[in-house]
Amino acid sequence: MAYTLEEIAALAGVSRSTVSRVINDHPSVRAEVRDRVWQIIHQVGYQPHAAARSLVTNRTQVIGLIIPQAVTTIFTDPFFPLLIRGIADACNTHRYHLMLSLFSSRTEQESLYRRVLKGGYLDGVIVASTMLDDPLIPRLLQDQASFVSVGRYPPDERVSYVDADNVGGARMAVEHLLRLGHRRIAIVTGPLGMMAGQDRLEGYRQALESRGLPVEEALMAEGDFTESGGWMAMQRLLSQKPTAVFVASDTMAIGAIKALREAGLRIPDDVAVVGFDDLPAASIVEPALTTVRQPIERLGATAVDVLLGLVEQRTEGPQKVVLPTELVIRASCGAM
Amino acid sequence: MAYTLEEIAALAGVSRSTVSRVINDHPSVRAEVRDRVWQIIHQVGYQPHAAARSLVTNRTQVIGLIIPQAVTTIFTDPFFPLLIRGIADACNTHRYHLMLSLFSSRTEQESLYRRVLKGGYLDGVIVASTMLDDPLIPRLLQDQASFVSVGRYPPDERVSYVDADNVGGARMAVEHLLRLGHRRIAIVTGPLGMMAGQDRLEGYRQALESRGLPVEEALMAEGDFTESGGWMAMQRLLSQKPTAVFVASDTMAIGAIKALREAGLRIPDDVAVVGFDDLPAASIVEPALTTVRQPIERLGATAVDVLLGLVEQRTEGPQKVVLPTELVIRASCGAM
DNA sequence: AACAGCTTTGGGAGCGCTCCCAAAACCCTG
DNA sequence: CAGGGTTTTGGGAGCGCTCCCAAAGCTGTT
Repeated sequence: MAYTLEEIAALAGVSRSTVSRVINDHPSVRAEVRDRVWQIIHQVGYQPHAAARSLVTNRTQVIGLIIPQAVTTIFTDPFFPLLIRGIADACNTHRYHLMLSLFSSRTEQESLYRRVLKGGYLDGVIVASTMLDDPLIPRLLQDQASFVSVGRYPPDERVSYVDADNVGGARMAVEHLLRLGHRRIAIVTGPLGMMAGQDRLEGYRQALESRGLPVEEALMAEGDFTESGGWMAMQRLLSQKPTAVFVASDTMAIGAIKALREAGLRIPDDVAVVGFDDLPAASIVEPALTTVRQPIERLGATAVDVLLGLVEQRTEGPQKVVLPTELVIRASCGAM
Repeated sequence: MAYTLEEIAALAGVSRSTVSRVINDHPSVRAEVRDRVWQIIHQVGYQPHAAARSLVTNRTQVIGLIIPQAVTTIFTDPFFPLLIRGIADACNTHRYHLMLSLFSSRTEQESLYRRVLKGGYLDGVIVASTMLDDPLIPRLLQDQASFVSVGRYPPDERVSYVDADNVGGARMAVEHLLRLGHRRIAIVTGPLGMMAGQDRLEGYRQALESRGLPVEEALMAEGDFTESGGWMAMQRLLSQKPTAVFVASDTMAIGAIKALREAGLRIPDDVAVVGFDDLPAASIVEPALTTVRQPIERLGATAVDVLLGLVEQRTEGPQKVVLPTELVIRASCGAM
């Protein structure tokens, strides 16, 4: 059985309260006493009981990462491991713990939500890439939970979020293709039910419009952020004979490249390709992928920072952070 | 502020104890009372306070997934997302929660270990793919924690584990190459500090030895389960002119294929390649990868089952589960 | 109507901690 | 060295729950 405060106190010849003060770094403890208590704590490997502490402080030092239903299907996208790593590292440095909830069905989502959120397990929540129609965010708002969305959420003003500059990144990508002389630029979008999908499409639009070029429906195909989704979307675009294609994620870009190759087209000679994400795979693939880098790990770390600011009431109100994206030029666009 | 038991009791016109009994499904409550209490619970959305409950039951309904230091570097390998998904799903069905700890440095590991394990946050722990010399497992043993290793751990009898049949799988893979007539079969191993690395090498050995073939050091190169590691290892093997190579993970196989291609070799015509894992990418890659399928998600789910058996004292002693692997024949071995 | 033997209910104690208040110990200053 | 102020310490109360024991409410029998 583990030690309790009272036992440590007895060993140190002081009271429970004094030991508590030592642990919580309360200043009014004589240095000599403090040292003696710490020594005993280390000696016996005492660690305060988290639940007992939570019960009175109403804080758990645990934050949740919720990845809803739809997304678990694309969980194999390296985006998530990187995001999780960013989040986990930040948690470690802030001495918080991370609870991971993957919702794989809507019913499950409901029961899990209740148990986790209402059970008082968490001090705050990070939600990753929800669909715009997911009931999760409205629910969190209603319950007045501390939370941050990874990915912006225009439907409601009050939502704090951290996001990459998807619009700007996409615009850079397409402007780059325009600069290279392309005029028939197709796009494989992400799921348009996700903000990142919409935003990257918006960037594409802006780039074309700023040059006074038409935005043709026929040059747009919706993907789902998976490789096979990219393949299928590209398949549909083939008949339009684009000279370049902007694919809204690297994973999809790899699928798109496959579709192009199968159609006997060379990259970048026949069709230039630009991706989005700058996943590790992007630089390894053949030809190396020109892509838009978004700082995925930093996105996660920033989400933690913002969340803890809210949780610990160091900051207030909706916090909205947009991290810059950056064009990484490699071989697939034909500029090298 | 959330409701408490006492408040629900007042609303239902019964005592705290009765509500507690209702929630915990204790039989001795009149049906009529039970229904009335449940109705109120649902109506107000009451959820018992997890910390308060833990404090008295000494159970948290939370299990930890610990992925130690070395491994975080290869966290982008789709193996982990799949494992995590299997674990998370199983947690959901068992109404447990999952706490994720990524240890990124040894110092961090120490402090985290103390806070998480000793703090009483967890009912049990799953450790994923530790290095054989990682101090984590000995430590868990010493602390008498309930835990399961994903990956077997021969150094200590007492460790419960869940693993895929790495030896058998690797042997099948190499036997397949032998059956196709290859005699100069190289191997790109995983890190030999990991059991999976050693076991897959052992399977390779067994296959060769059962045919009375020599096992040549020169045909072996150690990789690290990353793509670039596979590339480098293959690079080193090139001079040996193998006619086939067994690569101990699909991710490395992709790197190895790249190295072979860069050397002007065709796959499978000049060199046959067999991987291990059957990641989603294996079937998408060109040529599609012959590989050994291991049921990654099931590995995770089984780990949860075993762990909860131990935690809830339904089973005893070290549990050792080995799940079968299966050869998936595609194009890269030249058999199709 | 009284009682035994059951089912059902209520309330006290306590899990290990923090927080608060009051008591004890110490430190000046005159 | 008394007295006031400050620092340091101890112990009670209480967080929201479960568990236990005893009391209350039933049932059926004599």
